[in-house]
Amino acid sequence: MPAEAPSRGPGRDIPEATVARLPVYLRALTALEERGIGTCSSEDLAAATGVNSAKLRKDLSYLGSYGTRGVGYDVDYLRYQIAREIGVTQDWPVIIVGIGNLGHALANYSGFRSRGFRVVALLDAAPERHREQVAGLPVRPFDELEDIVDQQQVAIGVIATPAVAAQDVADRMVASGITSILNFAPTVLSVPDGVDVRKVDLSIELQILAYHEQRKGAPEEGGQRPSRRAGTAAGVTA
Amino acid sequence: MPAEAPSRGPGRDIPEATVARLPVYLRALTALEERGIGTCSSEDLAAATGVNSAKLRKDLSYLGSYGTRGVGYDVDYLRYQIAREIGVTQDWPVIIVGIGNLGHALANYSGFRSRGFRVVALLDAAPERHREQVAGLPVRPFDELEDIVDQQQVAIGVIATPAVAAQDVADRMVASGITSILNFAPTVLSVPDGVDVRKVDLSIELQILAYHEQRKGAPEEGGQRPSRRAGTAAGVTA
DNA sequence: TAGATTGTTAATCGATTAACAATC
DNA sequence: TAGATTGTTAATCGATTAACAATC
Repeated sequence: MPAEAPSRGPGRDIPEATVARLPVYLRALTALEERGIGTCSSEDLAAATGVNSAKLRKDLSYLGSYGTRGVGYDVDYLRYQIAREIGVTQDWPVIIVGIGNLGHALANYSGFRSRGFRVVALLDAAPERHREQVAGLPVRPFDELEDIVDQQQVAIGVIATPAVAAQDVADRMVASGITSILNFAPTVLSVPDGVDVRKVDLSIELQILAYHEQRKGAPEEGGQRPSRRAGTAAGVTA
Repeated sequence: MPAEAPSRGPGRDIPEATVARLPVYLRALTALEERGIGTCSSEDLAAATGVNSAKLRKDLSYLGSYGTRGVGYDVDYLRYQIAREIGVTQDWPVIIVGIGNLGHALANYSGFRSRGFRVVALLDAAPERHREQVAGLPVRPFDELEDIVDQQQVAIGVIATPAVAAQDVADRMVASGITSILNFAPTVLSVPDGVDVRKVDLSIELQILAYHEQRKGAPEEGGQRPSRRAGTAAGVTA
């Protein structure tokens, strides 16, 4: 029978909630390093990231024991260990499909490179966009997807198309070998097992804020309209 | 002694995980309505949103009993009830601060209006941007923040500035009366109690995908480099 | 009535957190 | 040694889900 996977240490099975926080710690450690700080305690890092320090220590314990009791963590060492765990000690090639307003913004985002990603191609189905040059890259026909993914060994794709196109783009991405998708289109994508999709949705974030905002306006009793409110009635079509 | 808050019904205390899914249901119901579908079961809606149907029914049960056993849910009625619960039966006025690439994209995003939001002002600290007109709105000096928030009764602000400016912008927003912030800048904001902040972070989403991608590359044993990988070593500074 | 589907229960699972022994 | 801080335990909390009685 196969050996048990290690329950801890630089091994497997980090909880999803922890995985989602590791990039936050990584960013904070980089900021500390840039300020010339060589060592920090779990309290320091917790304060910088807005996380409970016990939770932070538990999170780090899934990676291994990289701290020193009574002293704290070596900033650079811990930063490297987290980067290694996430898998961003080298750059991942990424493509962006859909070079409208949002695609432009994503292509020009300078933070990718220093955080483990490199935009290797921009694609768009509209021929009139193929004349453009965005962030130093040509906008290429969508049909070149398979070639690009194959040649550059791309595993991660970003969808910034309108909602109607998103499922088709995702299908083509999956068929071409992409196994991780970051979706900015407001649609639920269906993909086969083994393909990861994460979704960023503007309206949903705002609606979550609106829910809480509404509650603030009327702290007592239900059904109350929020006070901080202007504007006319409008057909909500979410 | 005060009466107990209702544990269910059109009242208080919807779990956060449920609140985050309500906008997803709302969008799916709108899509069903546009397709002319009048009634749907929890299975239908679950399939459309990628949520377990038991979870969906439990989520809806926090709002009240809006379904009919043996029949399902009236699409339009349920849609309205969810919109009311979220608080988007009318438009919320929203301002965007920082009109760079991303701010442009957000200002031009057409989905806001139909989902309960109305962009009432664009602000930027750089004087050279004050000549511009974006999405039919003038880009106004950041100093006008207080006046705009006050006059338009703005409760929700969007930060699309560079990271260094974000905390200052947040402080000014809070001082001017804003109590909900959607933050696109890659910084942890500190705000007083009673102010809600939600964060959208590109690099973090990609890093979470990278973590799982790395695991796919090496299904057995730890420490393996992912296979689908190109590019050179680069200093990761997260 | 028979079939369908909701709303709810209760079991389970995963995440959070205070507390503290281990140890630098 | 005394003080500090990690790594871990165990209690608690919240979220998920299968199952099913209620009921259309």
